[in-house]
Amino acid sequence: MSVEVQAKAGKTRLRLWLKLLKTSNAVETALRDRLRTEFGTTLPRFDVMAALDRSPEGLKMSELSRRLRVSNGNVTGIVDRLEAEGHAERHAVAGDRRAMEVRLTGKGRGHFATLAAAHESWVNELMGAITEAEAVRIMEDLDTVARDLEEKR
Amino acid sequence: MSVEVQAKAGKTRLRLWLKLLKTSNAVETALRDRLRTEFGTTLPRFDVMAALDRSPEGLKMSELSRRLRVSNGNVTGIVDRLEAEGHAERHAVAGDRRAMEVRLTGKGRGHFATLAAAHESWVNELMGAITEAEAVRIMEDLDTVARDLEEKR
DNA sequence: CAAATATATTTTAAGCTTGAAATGAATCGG
DNA sequence: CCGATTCATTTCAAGCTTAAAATATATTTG
Repeated sequence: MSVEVQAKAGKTRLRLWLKLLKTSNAVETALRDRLRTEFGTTLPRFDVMAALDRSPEGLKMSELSRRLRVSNGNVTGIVDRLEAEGHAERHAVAGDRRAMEVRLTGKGRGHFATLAAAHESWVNELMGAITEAEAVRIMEDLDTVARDLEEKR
Repeated sequence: MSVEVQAKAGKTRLRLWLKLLKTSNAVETALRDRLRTEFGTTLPRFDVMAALDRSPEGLKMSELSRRLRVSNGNVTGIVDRLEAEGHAERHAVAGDRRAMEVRLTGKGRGHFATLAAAHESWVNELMGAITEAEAVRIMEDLDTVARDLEEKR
C-alpha cells in the first residue's frame, strides 16, 4: 500500500474516532441527565448496581472493580454511597478477613429494576436512528477493535 | 412491526450501546494513559489546546465551552492550568469588560503540534482493526444518531 | 436615566476518577 | 515459625465535571 493511501486511511480513522467519541458522549450525557433528574442517581452507581444485580450472591470489591474496569479506590467511594442510600451492603467474607463481599439490598434490587427498565427504553430511543441490521454490523466491527485492544493491554 | 420484533431490535440497540461505550472507553483510556506517561498532560487539556489551535485569533471562554460542550466552570479550571504551564494566555476583550479571549502561546502551539502528531498516530494504531471502508460506513451510521440527538436537545 | 434583565465568567460544593501510599491480612520460602 | 512478599481494601491528593450561586458588566425597557 502506498504512503498516500496509508495516510488517507489514518485520517479517516481519526475522523471516525472523533465521531465515535462525540456520539457516545452525547448518548452518555443524555443518560446521566435522565438518571439525575428522574431518579436522583448517577451512571457510576447504576453501573455498580447492574454488576451486583447480575451476581445476587455478592461480589468482592476487587472483583467489582475488575469487572467495571475502574480502580479499587473508585469502587470504595461508590459502594460507600450506595450503602448510605440503603441500596447495597458490605459483608465480611468467611475465611478471608481482608475481603468484603458487596450485595444489593432488597430495596436496591427493586430500585435497580426500575432504573434498568428506564435505561433500556432511553437507550432504545436515543439510538433509534440505527436499524437492527446496522447495529449488528457495527457491533461486529467494534468487536474487532475491542479484541485488538484487549490483546495489546 | 410486531411487538416481538420491536423488543428484539431494542435489545440489539442496548447491546450496541454497551459495546460502543466499552470500545470508546478503552480507546479513551489508552489515549489518556499515553498523554500522561509520555507527555505529562491530560485529554481535557489536549481538547482545549486543539480548539485553540484551530482559532489562532483566540476564543472567548464561553465560545470555548460551547464548542467543547462542557460547562463554563470546567473551562475556567482547565485554562487556569494551561496558563500556569505557559501554554495559553488570557487577554482582555476590547469593548467588553466581562469577556476574556484565550490564545495558545508560542510554546503552547509548539507543544500542541507534538501532541497532535502523537495523538493521530495512536488513534490510527488503536483503531487499526477497522478498514477505511468500514470506517466510512460506521461514520455514516453514527451521523444519523448524532443528528437525531442534536434535534431532540 | 433607572430598573430589570441578560450575558460572561468565576466560585463553590459534591461526586467521579486515577495512581500512589498506607493498612491489615494471607501466603510462601526457608 | 518468621520474614518477605503478595493481596484486598481504603485513604489521599490532584484533576475533571457539573449545576447552582455569586460577581461584574452590558443591554433593554419602562
